[in-house]
Formats: sequence, C-alpha cells, structure tokens
Amino acid sequence: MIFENQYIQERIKKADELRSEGINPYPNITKPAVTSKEFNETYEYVKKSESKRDEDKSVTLKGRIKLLRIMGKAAFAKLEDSCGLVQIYYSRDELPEGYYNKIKKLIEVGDIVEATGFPFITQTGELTLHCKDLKIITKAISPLPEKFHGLQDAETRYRQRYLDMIVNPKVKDIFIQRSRIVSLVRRFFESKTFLEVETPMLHPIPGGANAKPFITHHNALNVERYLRVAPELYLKRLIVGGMEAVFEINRNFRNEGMDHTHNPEFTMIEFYWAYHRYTDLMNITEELFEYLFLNLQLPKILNYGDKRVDFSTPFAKISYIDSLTSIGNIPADITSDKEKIINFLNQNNIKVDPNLTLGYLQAELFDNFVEDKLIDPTFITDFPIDISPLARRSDENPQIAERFELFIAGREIANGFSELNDPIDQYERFKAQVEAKDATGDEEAMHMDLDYVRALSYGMPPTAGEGIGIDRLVMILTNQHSIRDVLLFPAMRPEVAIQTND
RNA sequence: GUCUCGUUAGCUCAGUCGGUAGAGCAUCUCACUUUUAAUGAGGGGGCCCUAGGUUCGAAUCCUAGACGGGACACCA
Repeated sequence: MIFENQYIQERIKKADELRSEGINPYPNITKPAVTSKEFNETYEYVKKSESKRDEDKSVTLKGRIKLLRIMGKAAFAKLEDSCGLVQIYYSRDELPEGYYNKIKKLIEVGDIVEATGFPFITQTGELTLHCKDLKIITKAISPLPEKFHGLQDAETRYRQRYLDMIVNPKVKDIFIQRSRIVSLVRRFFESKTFLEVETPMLHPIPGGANAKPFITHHNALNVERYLRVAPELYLKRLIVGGMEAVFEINRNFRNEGMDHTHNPEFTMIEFYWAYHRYTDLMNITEELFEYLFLNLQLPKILNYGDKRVDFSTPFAKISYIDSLTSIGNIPADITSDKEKIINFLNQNNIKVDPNLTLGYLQAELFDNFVEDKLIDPTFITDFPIDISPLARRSDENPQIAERFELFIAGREIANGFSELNDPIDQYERFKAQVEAKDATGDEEAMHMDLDYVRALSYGMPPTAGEGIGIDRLVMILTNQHSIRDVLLFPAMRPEVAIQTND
C-alpha cells in the first residue's frame, strides 16, 4: 500500500487524533491573509518601536510549516508561502485555554496552517507573528525530506517536482523566470502586431521538420495521427489565407533520444511574417533579445557555466561557408569539394556516408568544427539549399538558401528563413525527400504534403519565418545546463516502485 | 542506442581486506515559555535496487537486468 510507511502511518494517526479532538485536519476555510512578504514589509516599523510589539494589530498568515522548534510550553515555526518565509510564535498561555496542549504534537513540519496574532520582535531581533490563534488547514501525512540538505536525489526531484518545489525553493525561481520569458516573448510579438494562433497538434501528415514523429490513433475516424513535430506548414497556410503576421507558442513532439538538451516534448515559438525576408528576421530577433534583457533586467554579459556570453547587439553575422574557414579553421580550398571534405573528415576520424550531397557534407564540417565555438550570439547565414528543404533559394545563388540559424553558447537557439513559396519547387523538394526516405530509409525525412503544395498554389506572398526553442532560451537565460531543470515535469521512464506497490 | 558512474533507514550520506548494518536530520518518550539547522537525556526504525552465481559466509566479489546521473551518437 502506498501509505504503509511507518512515518506516514504516524501522521495518519495524528490526523485521526485531531478529528477526535473535534478539529478537522482538512477544513475548507479561507480567511483573508497577508503574504509573508507583506507582513515583513508592513510591520518593519515594530523593530524600531520601544515595546517591540504592536498588540493593536491582528494579522493572519497562511503557509506550510518548514521548521518547528517546540520548547515545552512555547514554540517557534517558520511558515513558507509563495513569497518566502515568515516566523510565527505560539505558546500555551496565549492560545485559547487548553488548545496548545491539544495541538502541540499534532501540528508538525509539512502541515499547512493559518496563524492569527500580532507582530512582535523576538530577543534575537526577528519580526514574528505572536499567535492568538493557530488552525491547521491541511494535514500533510507524508513527511518532508531533511530540512538542511533538502532533496538531492535528481530522480525524485524530477518525478516528484511538487516535493522538489516545497523543499528546494530556488527551483521555483527558475520556473517563475520561465513564465516571465514566455510572457515577454508573447507580449513582444503582439506589440509587433503578430496574431497568436493555435494550429493542430494531431497531424494527418507530419511535416515542418526532419524528425521522427509519435504516432497515435484516432478511433472515431479510424486513422493514424502524428503528434506534430512542428507547426510550420499550418502557420504558412494561414499566411496564404491572408494573415500577414502570426505566431504560435506551443509544444512539439519528436520521437527521438533524450538527453540534457532534448525532451520528447518541447516548446517552440514559430512566427511567420509576410512581405519580409530572412534579414528582417535577424533584426527582429536582435530586437527580441534586447526586449527580453531590458524587461528581465539582465546584464548584457551572462555567465553560462564557465562561458561568458556577450549579448550586446548587433549579433555577429557570418555565412555558413565562411564560418567553416574562419571559425572552424578548415582550409577554404576544401569546403566546396565533396572528395576533399570526405578526405578531411576521414583524417579527423569522422565517418560519413560518401553518398551524401555537398550540403550534407558541409553540415558535417559545421557540426564538428564550428557549432560549439559559437559562444556569443552569432547568426550563421546562407545555408546550403539541400539541407534546407523548406527555405527559399537565393535569387543570386541557387545553391544557397535564404536561411540563418542563431547560435548561443555553442547551441542552436533559432532557425529562420525566407520561405519557399513556389509551389512547383516545393513539390519537387518534397518528392526528393520522399525518395530519400524510400532509398535510404531515413525516418526523419519529410513526407509529401499535397495539401500544403495546393495551398502554395493559391499564392503565398514572400514570407519570412522563424522558430526559437523556448526551453533552450530559458536554459541560457537562467544558466541551467539540463533541459530537465527548465521543464516542470520532464519525461521519465515509468516509475517501477509506485506501480508494483498498489 | 553506446560508454561510464551510481542505487544502504523517511531524507542526506558513511560502511576498511568478504565476517552480527552505521551517523546526522526526521520520528517516538521525557525535560524545557523568545528559538534560529533550538538544546539535553533515552528509544524505535533496514527487501543494503532485483535475480542468479562464487564462497563456510556477500551491502562488499562476478554475471544479467531495472531505474537514475553524466558523456557520446541522433536531433532542436
């Protein structure tokens, strides 16, 4: 049984004792209360008063008991609420007759209580609530982890995030910051007249990214559905339909490996902007970062682990090909020659499929020699066309896509491009992907989406679109190095213990 | 998927060469009416992750597995 542990049994017994004393351990009551923060600020003046107390005031605090020190006929407790900690004091002679002895052993660490009394200053100078009344609001029957070391075990922290948040208050700060970031991103795009939309999560055809999808079944229609790997193709249909600036902040699902930068479901913002080009995207991206740094009151230089990242704008801009030489230190005479690239990679003990196209081989060079050297925010521009199946060809150089990626701290944060809007070209590129899928068994290659091609056939104005990984953005802005630390409930294998127990 | 490290009381962790399972906090009993991880005295609490194997004897050594952390691969 889930509650067979001896400590839980002891606490269940205490809840029963409360009931037999006529005290409901789970009352449905709420009395207006002030927060710990309000209390500490409002009654700061008591510290300076001569009597060190203000008995005319009656204040109610609510919170979870985090620390409890019982000294015979009096006790101190630290309550925690959403704002922080506050101390209360209660004693036998200040509570209603006989009440103290009733509850002394029945209210304990972990319980949620409501305390009413007046502010005073203790001998050690701490502003404290002197209780005239102390009610239990919610009995906790599971004990909290150790008060000093807290909860260290990463597995328990991720599986039981609620417990992690109770015991490790700093965890909450990360998620508060995450919420602010998402809110600011939304506000930024709204202020630029972008419209927030919601497009399907259940896709008949997975599309918009090279990724393996989750597959599910829709009973009513008896059809397979794919959890979306990207909202891209739907958002661009909206541009065809006449929305000229749209964005969506939502979850994407990719059925791939998990590690400290990958969770099977992750959050992205994608935005599409008609009558704009990829150069406009780079500008608005810089503006977004300026807006975030201003409103989050972050310094322009942030530490990320042992790296120092300078977010001063404008961000560096360098073309894909140039970066191979100037950042990757790869001789310029080999970066456009398939044979030479293969030789170079082999010399560096990197195995590649010799049938790869030039663009894919250049991508191997980039991934191995350039990416992790891009610490300060850097736009890598002008990608090879064959690794950019949805991007528009450059009018000047047909081998190059009007595309960029933004790298920060050695990681891709954003990907944007001028969208391909030639329906015939799009059709051919889908076909090439499908052929690659059939020929090489590449499970991540894109599927043919004829309706999307049909949509383009009605005419999509020149459009620029970009995706920004929100989880990774939060990681960088909060100096977290595991995606699990910026996800409230990261994906975990099924928990064995709790299933076999019940 | 591969490599690597880990799993011992509710929590945080020790456990030597293979020889009866340990500490702090928490819990229980007692004392204590201004504490700060309160204090003092005493008690209880274990599927040493699981299954095999080696051995007179395994928390400890070996094999396989489960779960987790880290690194790599794929990807964003």
